[in-house]
Amino acid sequence: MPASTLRTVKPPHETRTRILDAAEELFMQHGFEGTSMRQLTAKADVNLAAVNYHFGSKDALIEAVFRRRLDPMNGARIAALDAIEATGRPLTPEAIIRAFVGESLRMIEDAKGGGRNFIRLLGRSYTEPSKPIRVLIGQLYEPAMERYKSAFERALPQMPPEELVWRMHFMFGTLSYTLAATDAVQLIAGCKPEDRHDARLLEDRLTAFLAAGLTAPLKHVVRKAA
Amino acid sequence: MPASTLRTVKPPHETRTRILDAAEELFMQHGFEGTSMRQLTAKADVNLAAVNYHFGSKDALIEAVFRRRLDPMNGARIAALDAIEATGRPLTPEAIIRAFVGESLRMIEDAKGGGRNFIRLLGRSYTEPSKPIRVLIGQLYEPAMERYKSAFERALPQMPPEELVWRMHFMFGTLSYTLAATDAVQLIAGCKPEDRHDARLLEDRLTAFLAAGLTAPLKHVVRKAA
DNA sequence: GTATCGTTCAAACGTTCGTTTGAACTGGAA
DNA sequence: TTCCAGTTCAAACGAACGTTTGAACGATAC
Repeated sequence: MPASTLRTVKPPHETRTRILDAAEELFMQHGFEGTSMRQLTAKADVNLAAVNYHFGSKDALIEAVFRRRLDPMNGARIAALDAIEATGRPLTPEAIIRAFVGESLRMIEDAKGGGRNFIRLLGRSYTEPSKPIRVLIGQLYEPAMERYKSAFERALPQMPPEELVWRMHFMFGTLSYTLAATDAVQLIAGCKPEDRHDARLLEDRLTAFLAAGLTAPLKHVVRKAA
Repeated sequence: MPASTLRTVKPPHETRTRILDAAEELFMQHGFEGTSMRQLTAKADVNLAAVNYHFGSKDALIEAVFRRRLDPMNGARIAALDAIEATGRPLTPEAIIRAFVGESLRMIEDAKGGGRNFIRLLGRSYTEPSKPIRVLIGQLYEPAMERYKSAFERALPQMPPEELVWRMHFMFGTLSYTLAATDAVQLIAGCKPEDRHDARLLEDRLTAFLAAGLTAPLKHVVRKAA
């Protein structure tokens, strides 16, 4: 028997982690349906059957990919808001926005871990055609969403609730699209941003843009009838 | 022979149009890879081989779906800008934004034609994983993009070009996400908008939000170093 | 040693995919 | 009528898909 066929021993959860990491990257590059189990297991360097053994099915793997990162990230979002409130300073709209946006960009900065892959994947998934995936993301976001909505309501007491919902929706879109479209900026100009040290600058740009949009004057409300 | 097997006679391009309409709707609902030729041809009520006969391949069909609507729409965008300039009035940022956004929402309003389906599909496609599709969309958008970029440059002479590119990028994201996520608003609150008579109101809301973001003060520029 | 449990493996399962084929059919020109 | 270009049709193609199977393996407990 050749020595090369020796089975390698792996620490516990090694295989699970390798699969999740590979899935994160491939899903980001080719989408869920565009990524086959054979590509995925080849990249993770595990057996084809490993995904079904450890996760049950491809759909369950997709869910696991989201849960691994989304729960901690939204937990950190809520904690960031709590931390600001704990100082006693008043919550300005800009501070709220920065807390929300910053948590995404923090993940992009750690290029070592797959956080960057996940953030891009996440940006794409907001407009995912598959209904179960959208429902899952909605569930995972709900706690943080409620928390931020009420924070904005307190910071902008004069804003009609319906208008606030729309503006949060716009904010969400801007963030999601910006995260997803690393190369789509070229659509406008040939300027592809260096993503490393630009994360901080991007946070400033995004926050300034979103804070201005969120607090824009309410001139159009008078038209509302229905 | 039963009368029901009679072959129906169709006007020229009937089949092509039926396929394009069905593709628009199914691609919007299930994505490109999630839509099979069998579903598609069944919905269009044409033979399975019809797509390959009329378009050559599934990929060519996808391209045709975009070309049919995108070229006229971006043409209308440029024309809208020309029309404003023809009046001699100065081009304000808000007017430019309204010209761009309005053309998308105009298409949503005609619920009869498949324009609404296409707009949602388009919103999703900006973050499409498939590289050829992103390249195609980039090509189709390029003329309008150049035109609007230079219009903004004239309307905002004090804005650094790099900053303008980013803010246009943010605008694009907001619009794209808003169009794509008809039901994703529920992610924030249980408010699902009535889409018909809200199109005008949505245009006002979007324009106000985007105009404020685009013209936000430039406080963060001082940080820039690289 | 041996029984046990969790894991990995190569091979195969049945299904569905996009595409191709060659014949059948239609409407109009020769 | 005969012919022909354009189109539609049922059937099949090979490839790739997600998943399942049952044996082999390594480590631990008895």
